[in-house]
Amino acid sequence: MPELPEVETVRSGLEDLLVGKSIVNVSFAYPRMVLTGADQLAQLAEGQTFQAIRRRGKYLLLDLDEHVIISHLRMEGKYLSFPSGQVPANKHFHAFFDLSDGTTLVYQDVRKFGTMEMLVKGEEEAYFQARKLGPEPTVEEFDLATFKSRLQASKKSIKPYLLEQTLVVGLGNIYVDEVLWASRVHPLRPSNSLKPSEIKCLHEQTIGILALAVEKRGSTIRSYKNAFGEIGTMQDFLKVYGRTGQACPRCQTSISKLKVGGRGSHICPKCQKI
DNA sequence: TTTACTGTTGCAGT
DNA sequence: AACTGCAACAGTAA
Repeated sequence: MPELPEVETVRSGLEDLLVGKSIVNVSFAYPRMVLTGADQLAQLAEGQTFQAIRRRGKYLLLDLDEHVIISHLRMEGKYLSFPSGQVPANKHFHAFFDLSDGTTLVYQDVRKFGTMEMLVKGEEEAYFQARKLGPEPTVEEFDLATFKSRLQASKKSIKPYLLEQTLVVGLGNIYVDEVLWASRVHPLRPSNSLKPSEIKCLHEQTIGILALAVEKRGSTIRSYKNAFGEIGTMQDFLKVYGRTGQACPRCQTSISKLKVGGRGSHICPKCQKI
C-alpha cells in the first residue's frame, strides 16, 4: 500500500494501537521476510514494550525498549488487529505479534515483498544513511537550493530520479505522476534541462500534494478493505494517475500512458511536453 | 491459456 | 559512475 501518505496513515493507526503495550509472543509464518533473522527478532522483541511508532520516508520504525523494528510494506504489506485466538486462517498472514492487551497484531502481504529488520536502538540513522535517503517532503526539511543543484548536476530522467528517494523521500508511482502533471513536466525530461521555475514548482507540488494526501489519509487503489491505511479518500483527488483516456482537468486533452523506467506513467500529452 | 500489469526497492549487468 | 533491466511474489484483467 505504501507511498508516504499511506505509510503515515498506517503509522498513526499503529501508534494508537501499540504504544504502551508489551509483546507477549512473536511468530512468523514466512520467516524469510525478516532480513536480520526471524528467531532473533522474536527473541529480542518478546517482553519488550512499544515506546513509539515513527516513520522515515516509506519506512515504519517500531520503537521498543532497547531495539527498533524497521518495517517496510513495499507493494502490498498491511497491518491488521484481531483478538488473540480469533485470528482467521489466511495464507497471506506472515507475522504475528501477541500483545499484553489480548490482541494480536498481524502482518499481511500477498506478494511477500515487505521486510522487517531488528536493529539496536540508534542504528537506524546509519541504516538510512547507507540508503542515501533524502529529506522529508516538508518546508522545514526539503531545501530548494539543494534540490536545484542536484537536479542541475544530473542527466537522469526526472521521474526515475524522484522515485529514488535520494532527492526527497515519499514519492511513489501515484504521487510522482501527480506532481509532474501539476508542474507540467514530462517524466522523461533530463533533470539538468529543467528550468528554475519548473524546479521550484516540483518542490512546491511535492510538499503540497503529499501533505494533502496525508490529510486525506492516502489513496485506496485496488486493495482489500479493513486494513490500516485503506480508509483514504485521496484517490478522489488524483488528476492523472489511473485516468488513462479521461480528460486532462486543465485542458481536456486525453490522458495517455507510457512506460518510464519500467513504470506505467500517466501524462497529459499537451501539458507535459518533452 | 498466456501475457501484461500492479501503491517498491536493490542488485547484476553493461 | 551511471544507466538499464529485472528479480523477489501473487493476484487480476484482458
